[in-house]
Amino acid sequence: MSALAAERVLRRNGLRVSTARRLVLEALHAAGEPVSAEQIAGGLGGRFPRSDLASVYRNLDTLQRVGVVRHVHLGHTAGRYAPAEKAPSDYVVCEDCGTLTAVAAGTLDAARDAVRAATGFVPSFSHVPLTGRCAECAAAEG
Amino acid sequence: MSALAAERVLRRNGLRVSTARRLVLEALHAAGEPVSAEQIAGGLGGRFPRSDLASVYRNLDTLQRVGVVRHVHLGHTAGRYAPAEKAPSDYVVCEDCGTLTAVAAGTLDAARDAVRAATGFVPSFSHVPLTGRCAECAAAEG
DNA sequence: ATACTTGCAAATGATTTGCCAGTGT
DNA sequence: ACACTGGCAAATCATTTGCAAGTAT
Repeated sequence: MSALAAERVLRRNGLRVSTARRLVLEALHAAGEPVSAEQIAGGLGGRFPRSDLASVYRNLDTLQRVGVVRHVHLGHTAGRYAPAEKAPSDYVVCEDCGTLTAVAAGTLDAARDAVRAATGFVPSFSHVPLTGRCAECAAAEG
Repeated sequence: MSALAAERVLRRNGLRVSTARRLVLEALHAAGEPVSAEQIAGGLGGRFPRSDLASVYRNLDTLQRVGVVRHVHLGHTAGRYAPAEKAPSDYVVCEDCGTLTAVAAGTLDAARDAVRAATGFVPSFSHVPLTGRCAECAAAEG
């Protein structure tokens, strides 16, 4: 879903397409990975005009409610936001170095099925991504 | 590791075994599942004398540094703490109802191995437990 | 014209820190 | 005794909320 398609969703839901909202969507799409509300408010470090932090939070919330944005929890840091289709489920986070590692979708599917089969619990790797050690950090320590 | 063994670890590390620290350890062991700093400071709802919140945080941190306590992230709620040996990795958290579901250790091992084999990334389910939908909530919605 | 939105300030919740008095060893 | 600790207040971070002014429809 492009930033443009997202605007259509807003309209369909009786919500307005404001400058501030467009800005959040553009920043989210311009960033390669999930970003914090603060980064968005700061215009992604100058790439975009800066906006009010409170409004950014409000808009992120609105955009999440209509399903075009999602947020992920990356360890102890502030929440990060990404366009819904930039599947954060394709990443795993390293607790040591914070690196996001991309994984093939099928890999997590296998893990999900294993847990579901054994317990009935259906894991989701999108809201709270899989956390652990990346190959480098795992090798470095123990 | 019992609360008593934990005290030995403290001594071994040149740290003092104070009343406040003992209280944190006892509360942690008395609670059946991971509890928040606030719950500990409140004496687990009267079961223990209440203590200062800042001290509880400081002590939880100290106890974590020597490895007798760990903390887990359960969704959007405040951090929860548990004795190190009460393997929080044996739980998965439901995003909808907050329920902690116990899973057999082997189940998560299989998932961990699948991810490690495919990517080199070594998932850990202890610090940030597996999150998703419990069987009931998954059935209730979609 | 009329809601929905914004910006700014102040509030909230979780956690941390400064400081000095208190206490384990 | 002396350094490690505890309690209390104030600070910090992430996020939320109240409200009057601004704007998309």
